[in-house]
Amino acid sequence: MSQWPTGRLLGIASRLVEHAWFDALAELDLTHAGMIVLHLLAEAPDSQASLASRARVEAQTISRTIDRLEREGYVVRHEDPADRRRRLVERTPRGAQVFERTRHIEADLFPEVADLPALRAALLDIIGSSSGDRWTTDG
Amino acid sequence: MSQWPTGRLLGIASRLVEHAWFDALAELDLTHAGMIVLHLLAEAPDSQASLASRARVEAQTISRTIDRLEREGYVVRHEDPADRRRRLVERTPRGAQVFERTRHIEADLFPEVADLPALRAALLDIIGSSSGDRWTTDG
DNA sequence: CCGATTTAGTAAGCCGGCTGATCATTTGGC
DNA sequence: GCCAAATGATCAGCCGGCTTACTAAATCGG
Repeated sequence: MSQWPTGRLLGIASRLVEHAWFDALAELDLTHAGMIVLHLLAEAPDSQASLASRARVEAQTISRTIDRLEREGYVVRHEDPADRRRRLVERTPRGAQVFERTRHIEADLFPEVADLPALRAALLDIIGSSSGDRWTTDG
Repeated sequence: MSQWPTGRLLGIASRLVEHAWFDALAELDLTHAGMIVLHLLAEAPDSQASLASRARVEAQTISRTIDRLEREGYVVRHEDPADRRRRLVERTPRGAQVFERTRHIEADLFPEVADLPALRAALLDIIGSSSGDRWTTDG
């Protein structure tokens, strides 16, 4: 496997890491995608299009993720009076509370690697050079 | 985003990279998952359970991937006379041919990173330490 | 002002992960 | 030899990516 293409290793590593969190998040009635959205809403409410862009995901994907967060009572959608196309998404107190309880998960359950800064730098390289066109607004 | 947890960067980078291949693979009526299976079958036919283990994926996932490869005529399943529970999967000539045409894709379309060896080493670290219990057979 | 274009959100449908359950077959203990 | 346990494959159903296609609302050009 050490001969495999880098992209393939990337995909496998990503799945394995996410899998390691699954149980801990499920106890909070939360998924990884939901946690990301709760994080993005920490500072202020935001529109779905902006959330999608910031999470590097298509709008349709965010839509369903927010459906589930809303079902669990972790966020609410309300219309933006200034632009009636928009629906502003906001964390509920329960959402803020459950997010606080996830803070340790990603950091504590991430496996040890020899050179973490180099890994992060490489990932940011990849994200930077692959985001062109699609999420030019940046985040 | 440079402050985000490493696992989240890993997931985003993985999706962006895979997305970059999508069009090229679609022209060959192939997906990333299918390409991996065709690769694993390069040396010899194999059972589905073994393929799943080698790809670090559950057996149910491989089952559907092979369904699609079979539908495209890239592999065939036939029963193992030695163990009638097993179904040996084998590449067809067309499957071998299309796989050859994918050889360049992963390498050519992978973005440039500052320290590729460090990235690969870190990914292998993660895969090694996260595979415990689930795919102990190794590969 | 009004029609064309853009933007925000959603629906439908596909693929690829996953869990839990089921069925057939093989293996192993007694 | 036989019954229990393990194994190989699949089905059903969920979640989260994606594309394509649609509606409603805002914006822009003439």
